Amino acid sequence: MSESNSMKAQQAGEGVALALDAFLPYRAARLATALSRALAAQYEQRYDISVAEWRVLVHLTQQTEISVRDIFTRVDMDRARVTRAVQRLAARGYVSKLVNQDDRRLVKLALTTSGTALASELSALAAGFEAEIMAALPDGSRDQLIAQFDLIEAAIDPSRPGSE
Amino acid sequence: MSESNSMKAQQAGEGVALALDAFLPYRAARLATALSRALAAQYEQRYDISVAEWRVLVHLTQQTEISVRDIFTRVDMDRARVTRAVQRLAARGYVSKLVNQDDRRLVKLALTTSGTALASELSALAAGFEAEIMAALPDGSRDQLIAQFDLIEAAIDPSRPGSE
DNA sequence: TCATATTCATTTCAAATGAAATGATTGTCA
DNA sequence: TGACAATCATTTCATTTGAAATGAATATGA
Repeated sequence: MSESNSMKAQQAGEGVALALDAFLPYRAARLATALSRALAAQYEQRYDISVAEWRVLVHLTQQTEISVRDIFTRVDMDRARVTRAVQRLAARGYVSKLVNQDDRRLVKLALTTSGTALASELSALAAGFEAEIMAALPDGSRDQLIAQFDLIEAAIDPSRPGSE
Repeated sequence: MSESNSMKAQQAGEGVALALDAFLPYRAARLATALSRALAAQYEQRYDISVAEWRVLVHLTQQTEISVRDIFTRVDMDRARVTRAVQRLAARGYVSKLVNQDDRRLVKLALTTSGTALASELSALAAGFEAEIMAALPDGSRDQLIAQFDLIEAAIDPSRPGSE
């Protein structure tokens, strides 16, 4: 910390220096991992559930009798990751996996009774976590943030506009 | 799509159903990967640079003569990932790696001439990308978003308040 | 001064990841 | 009808990841 680094720093500068701390893609990544880590810390050991499994569970809370594809297209995970999460959840009796008789390529997923119970606990935990975090921000911040996220995502990939 | 799934859906409901599309940790994760993917698509093949390498490069644009630790504490990557990114950058002549003589445990990183040039190109590319995305939002949205991210991060981890 | 603890960068190793291959099923169209 | 393409879930395999181990250097404190 006692070196003559002023020259080098200057040389690197050149007027381009991107301010990483104010660069949205970087900050979004940092925010996402911070949120994910903090939330996962609340359920990972307590319920032995991974982030991927958590997402599948919560998604099945909203729509059941659904295929692997239905999940990974909406939930931002690739096919393999969803398949694996479902396997672990099924092995532990939280999710049932049947063949869709209308189209036997598809799988028909649903929460079991214990899966429903677990998902309820996790949802409550998650809602509480979010509420606690957002208490530090002005009212309405969350909806405002989500609305801005929608706009940004639409600007990135115009082929995936709203939610449907 | 012709099954009697109304009952099951009802059973799963139970009033808890967390709205994933309005759940901040999930949306932050989705936004982050969308931004990261879209940006990476602009430089990954063209410059053969990974996300981790990109972060190290940009960070060195801001401060040079710096250690591995300086980077991973500020840039939200673990030690191993930074070490590997630096190795690849050094192997390709973008970054120089010397032993800090004041404390020989530390490494002293700096951009080389070609590294500075590359970082400049990448910074310009990144700034352009961000500007293009944010054009879809009202003026001042980016700074507002960053300010909110700061608040959320502070609420998550009070021991890591502002930038320093 | 010497023993012990701490800090750093790197490496090791097991687990997670995801692109592509696979096998099974359904759709298409001549 | 039958050949070929498309779609689905899963598996394979090479790469990436990160927690813990390692080895080197410095700090601490008796």
